[in-house]
Amino acid sequence: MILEKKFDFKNRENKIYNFWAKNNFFSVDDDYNKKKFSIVMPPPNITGKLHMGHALNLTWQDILVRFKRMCGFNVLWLPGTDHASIATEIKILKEKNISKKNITREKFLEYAQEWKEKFESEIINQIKKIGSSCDWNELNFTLDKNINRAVNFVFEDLYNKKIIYKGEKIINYCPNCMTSIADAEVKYKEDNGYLYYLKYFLKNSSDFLVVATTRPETIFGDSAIAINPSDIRYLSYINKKVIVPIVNREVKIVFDNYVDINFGTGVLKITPAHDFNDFDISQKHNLKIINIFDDEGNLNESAGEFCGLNVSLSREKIILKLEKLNLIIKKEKIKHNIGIHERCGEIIEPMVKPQWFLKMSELTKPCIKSYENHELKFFPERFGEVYLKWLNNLNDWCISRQLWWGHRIPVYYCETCGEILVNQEKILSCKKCRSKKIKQEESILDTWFSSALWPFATLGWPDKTLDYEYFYPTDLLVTGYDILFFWVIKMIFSAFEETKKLPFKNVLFNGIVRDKFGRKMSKSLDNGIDPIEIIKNFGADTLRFSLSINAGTGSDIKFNIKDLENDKNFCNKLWNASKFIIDIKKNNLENNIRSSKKNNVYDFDLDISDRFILSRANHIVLNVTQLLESYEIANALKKVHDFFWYEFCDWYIECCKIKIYLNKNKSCIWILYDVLIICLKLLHPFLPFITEEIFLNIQDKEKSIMISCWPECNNSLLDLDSENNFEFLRSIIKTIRNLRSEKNIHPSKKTFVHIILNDKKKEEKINQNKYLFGLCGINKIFLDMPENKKNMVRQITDDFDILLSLDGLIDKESNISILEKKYKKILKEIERSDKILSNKEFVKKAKKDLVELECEKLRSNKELLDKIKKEIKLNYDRRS
RNA sequence: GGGUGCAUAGCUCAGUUGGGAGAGCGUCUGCCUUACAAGCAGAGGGUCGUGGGUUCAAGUCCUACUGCACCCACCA
Repeated sequence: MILEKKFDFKNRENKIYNFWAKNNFFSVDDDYNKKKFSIVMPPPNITGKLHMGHALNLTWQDILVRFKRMCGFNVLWLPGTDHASIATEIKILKEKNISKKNITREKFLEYAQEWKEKFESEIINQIKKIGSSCDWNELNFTLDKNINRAVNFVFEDLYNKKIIYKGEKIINYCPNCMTSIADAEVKYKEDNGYLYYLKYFLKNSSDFLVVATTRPETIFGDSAIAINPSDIRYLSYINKKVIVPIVNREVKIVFDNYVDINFGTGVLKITPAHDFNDFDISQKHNLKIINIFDDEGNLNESAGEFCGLNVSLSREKIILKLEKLNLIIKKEKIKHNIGIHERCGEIIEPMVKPQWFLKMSELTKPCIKSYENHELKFFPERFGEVYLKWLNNLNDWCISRQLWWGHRIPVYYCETCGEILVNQEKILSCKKCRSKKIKQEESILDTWFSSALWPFATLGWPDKTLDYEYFYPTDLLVTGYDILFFWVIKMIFSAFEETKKLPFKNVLFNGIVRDKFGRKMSKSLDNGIDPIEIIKNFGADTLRFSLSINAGTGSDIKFNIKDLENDKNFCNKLWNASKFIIDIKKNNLENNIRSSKKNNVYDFDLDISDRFILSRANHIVLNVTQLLESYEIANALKKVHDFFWYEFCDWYIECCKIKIYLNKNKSCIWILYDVLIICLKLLHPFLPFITEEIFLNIQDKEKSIMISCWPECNNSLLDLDSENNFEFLRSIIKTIRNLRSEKNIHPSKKTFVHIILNDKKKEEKINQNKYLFGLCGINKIFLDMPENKKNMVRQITDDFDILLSLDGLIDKESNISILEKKYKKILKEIERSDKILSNKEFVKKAKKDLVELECEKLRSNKELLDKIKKEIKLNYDRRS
């Protein structure tokens, strides 16, 4: 077979993917006695398309999954998508241009289902384009029946354990979306507002306290004013009461350290229902909670004449009225932060509303313990600190949302007797009074409640299925560090509580893909890069290469499209080298049948380059395997990349060409072939498509590279001596090339060289060496010092002395400059050694072999310097 | 306000237990040498953010500072 001139990734990638899928290479093996490797995919939201972060995350997972599969594990990589309740709801409403007021829940859910079908399949296609080798038979969606079953099971269980409770606490509320929202969905924006100084008269007195507030419209909710107990200005107000303006309600003055003496007047109005800190203070001082807003964020009847007005309108009118009543002392401009709902842009309103909560205090204990005793590991480790910090600062989690697209809370209310029934199965009649007037809770669960069960709910839990028993707990989670709190922690405590096990042993964090300036990709900056576009233009392999070689664990990537041009080159190099090897094998080995390799041992004579490359290749196998096992993706790829390009292509292939073109020994073709196969396999996890295409074209024993065996290190081929010998040869070649380049000798011009070795034993290695002839334009080698050094350039090193003839090649310029450069370098090294060795402390305290080494260096460098000095002098003499 | 990370060549980043500063890209020079000009060969380029400390020895450990990024809390 031969390879096309170029790899046609546009056509081939899809076909190769389909070939894998058709042959079920992605699926788990039926043999559940094998060692397993399981990993669940962080489910992308069905809100749109995949972004670069997904591409990075999927690439990393796929690399490790393909690696493990080739290592012989029974691999489960379980794919899925997330319903993303609020995000999807908003998108659907926007797309259909409808409001939830004008549509029934059922109709809306129909739309949502349509949306899901459409976007899920789009996202799945994108996941495939990246090359993800996940098991599509195991596809899950966070709203699937089996997940719903697990969700209801957990809800009932946690309710019975009193971990889930219904309560009235302050929560973030979006008046536009009319639902409680997660704290994380509140983004803060700087706002130019005013600080109003209002008079609060003391009861039955003309004395008043001045309260500074940015929100005068919330006075209807005031249930106290607060002062710092150490604020000496207000000591006389203990046990006094004040009258809330306009409302004319009598409220207490409470003393609390929370109040900042230096802000405003040091007097704070307390509105427990609409401010988190005020709520806390109200709990401590047992204050009344007065809700003053309706569900749409307008003032309710507690605001009297202002009832029905929205925040900004009511603020205007109340200020007018306060001014009229002479209750405003002054107003100041102030910059402060206001909370915005990140998904719809509305100003959020903290509210006290009945919601469902999950009590955190007990759940976190095993999470902390499992980290502290190293059962749970983070890569990189530092995220453990972040993890612990989160766990130690958790508030109870508000899990209910007033939305439609999600798991409806399995709580039923008897409309006859008021009984609250919590049951995983649907309830048709009241257990207490048998009434059939049963109404299910309207709220749904926070999206993360179902995602928290992902690693086990997807495996059939709460049933003890075969899959669950075999694949759970999973081995690894690969995810972005930005969802450590939202997702990772929630999975861990849910898993501990429900399955009594850690859901995964290791967590590998990928970073964020940023633009070339280091900015986050976002719609507002319009700097997003679509991974699918990149794949169209460069191929999935190039994208994967770029995302792997660039990315350290847990650190962000600056992604520059310009770099892709370079990354593409590696695929090209791989392709061309393979093409060359295939061609040369076909043209030079008639029967193409191997008779020469038995039991992994070559029975033909190996020369210095053969031994070198075989040893190096086996070292690389060791290194790369070890690096992948510790999830060092970038370093692993770099290792193969460097070996392939700078050792195999630059040196070994070049050596082989010489042998083959000279019609000498052609058995090296088998080594070319073997090392190529090793490289292809080592590269396959990173570049699955191109390696498969090549693999299928160069051999017919195995059906696919993705199910072939990971290379093993053949210890009998490890050979440090040969590596060193070849290195020695290389340094001679490089020195000669350097001299030629400095002297501008055209590559086609041959010349002769004198090489004088310090170690005469090595002479046989270089004498008449074909590689020296072939790789640096030499036509004759002498091993002695020439009698006439005229018209020669010279380089002197530790190991050898090289004189290159310039006869008839260039003008007769001397080589003083080359030697002087070297002289300076050696001088610097001598100075360094001198300095260290003249330090008595060093000689006394440093390790002995280190001192000896330094002495030896100094000695040989001095010798070298001497030689160079003489040579320079000679050159000058000759010139004058 | 609390926390984490980063600072090394013009750019992007490696640098494992402290023991002679690395790569790729870009730049410069020479080459279309029968796999690859998306290539080959060669060269130049760094007071390792600043100041202190530990040590015989610091890019590496400690400390203070500066700058940048991010996370959390929050501004009545």
